[in-house]
Order: sequence, then structure tokens, then C-alpha cells
Amino acid sequence: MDPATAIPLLESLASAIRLDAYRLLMRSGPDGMVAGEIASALGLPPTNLSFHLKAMTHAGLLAVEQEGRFQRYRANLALMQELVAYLTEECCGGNPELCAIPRAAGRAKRTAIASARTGLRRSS
Amino acid sequence: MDPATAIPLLESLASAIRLDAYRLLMRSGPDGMVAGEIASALGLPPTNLSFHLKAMTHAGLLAVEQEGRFQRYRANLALMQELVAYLTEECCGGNPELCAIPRAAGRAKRTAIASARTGLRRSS
DNA sequence: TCAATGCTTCAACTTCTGTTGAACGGTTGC
DNA sequence: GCAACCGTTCAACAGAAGTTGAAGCATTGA
Repeated sequence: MDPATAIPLLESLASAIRLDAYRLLMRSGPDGMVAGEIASALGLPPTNLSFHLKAMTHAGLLAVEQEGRFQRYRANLALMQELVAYLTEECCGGNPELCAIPRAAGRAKRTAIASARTGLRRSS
Repeated sequence: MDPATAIPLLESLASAIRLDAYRLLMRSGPDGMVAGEIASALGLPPTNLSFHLKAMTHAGLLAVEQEGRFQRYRANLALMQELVAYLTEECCGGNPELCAIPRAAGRAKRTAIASARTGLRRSS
């Protein structure tokens, strides 16, 4: 995944309504939910929900299927997993165990990066 | 992590400028970078960059430290890892291996959900 | 002390996002 | 066919986010 793909997904999730909707659909499993069910579960007017569901569907985070007069939405879990993998990569360069360590422990690995800079240093 | 904590982080990352800035700082390791270095690396005017760095710092995604007349920014990798853990949880209920499976495989698990609905089914 | 530097804050503006009510199209059941 | 229902699209508005230039504050070096 590249940034251009990740950003629309992050935008989709960076809203309380859309994050709630996604979590709801994730929990509802492969059956997903019909728009009206989602609206009543989240307590939203249908126009507003439709706006957000459309945005998420456009981003690829949801799939929609017509079912008679209903619209059934499902979470695209595979894409979400790709996003998580991308963030893990961006977080620690693929080494999650480096993330939370104290600063001194990263010293060996950052030599190359440090030497590429212009000599600005903390007072130490 | 709860949604109220995750959303500002997702907002922080849901912008090309801010995502680029975070990736840059992540790659620069524990040394971080000075604001001017970031600005020239990303090709941004300082006012604009300052706006975004402030937003990310406010969200907790970056840490900033004064260093003489410079401001040194560092990525908060621990928080990023918490976010990834949260998304993993939200993605598959803590079971990432369930994510990408074909729909039929989830049948047993969704019985309870399905029975709560009104008997609507796809034509199959 | 004073000019230069690095970065931020402020104000003004433009653009994007989110919300709402009204209208519309498609499906269902009588 | 026709009314009821589900959900979307549209238009209008309010508020938030992003960008820019000017001004300000703090630090540095002469």
C-alpha cells in the first residue's frame, strides 16, 4: 500500500460516525447490515448516514449490495488489514519491536540517517 | 485505546503533508528533525508546516523539544503502535486471521446476528 | 546592544466537510 | 396500477480545515 491509497482510508476512519459504522459492520461479520439497521443502531438520520456510507464505500472500506429494496453493507476486512500492515511498516520500518524502546537503544540503527543530516545536534 | 483517542490520531495521519511528515520523522529515528529540515525535505513554507506540526503534536503523535533557536520534532512511535493495535482489534476483533477469509467460512459465527434480522436474504 | 536567524502566531481568505430537509428512483405488496 | 417503503441524491447552509503573508518572540553571534 502507498500513501495515496492509505490517506482516503484514514480519512474514512477519522470521524466518529464512520469509525462507529465500520466497527459495527466489522462486528456483524460477513452478513453485514442493511442501511436502516445501521441508522437505527447509530441513531442517525438516513441522509446523514447515507453520506458517510457512500464516502466509506468510495474509499473501498465498505462493500454494498442491493437486496430487494434494501442496501446491505459489509466491512472490507482485507483492506483494513492492508492498512494496518502499512501503518505497522510506517511506524517502525517493519520492526514493531523498535517502537516503544528508550532512545539510547536505537543508536546503532540510526547512524546512517544521522550522518546524512547537516550536523545539527542537541547540546549533548 | 478508545475511539475518542484514536480519532485525533487518524485525523492527524489523514493528510498527505502530515503523513509524509510522520514518515520522515519515523525514519529519522530517535534524533528526530528540526522544523527547518522537515520544511525543506517536504518543500513546504514554514507557516504551513508549523500549522501541521502543531496539530500532530497536539494529537500526541509528535514530541517537540526546544534546542537553542531550533525546534526538534520526534515521532511518538509508542502511540503509533497503540493505534495499530487498536485498529487490529477493530478490524477483526483481535483475530487478524479472520479478516480475509471467504464469506462462507464465517457462517457459524454469524448465526446469532442473522437470526436477529427479519429474514431478508440474497436470492441465492 | 543589535542585526540575523528560526520558528510560531495571528488574521484573512479559500476550500473542504458535515448536516439537514425536500425531492427523487427503485422495489414491494395490495 | 398505486400506495408504502427504503435509501439515495440534491441544494443550501454552517462550521472546520488548510493556506498564505505579515508580524511577533526567542535565541544566536558579532
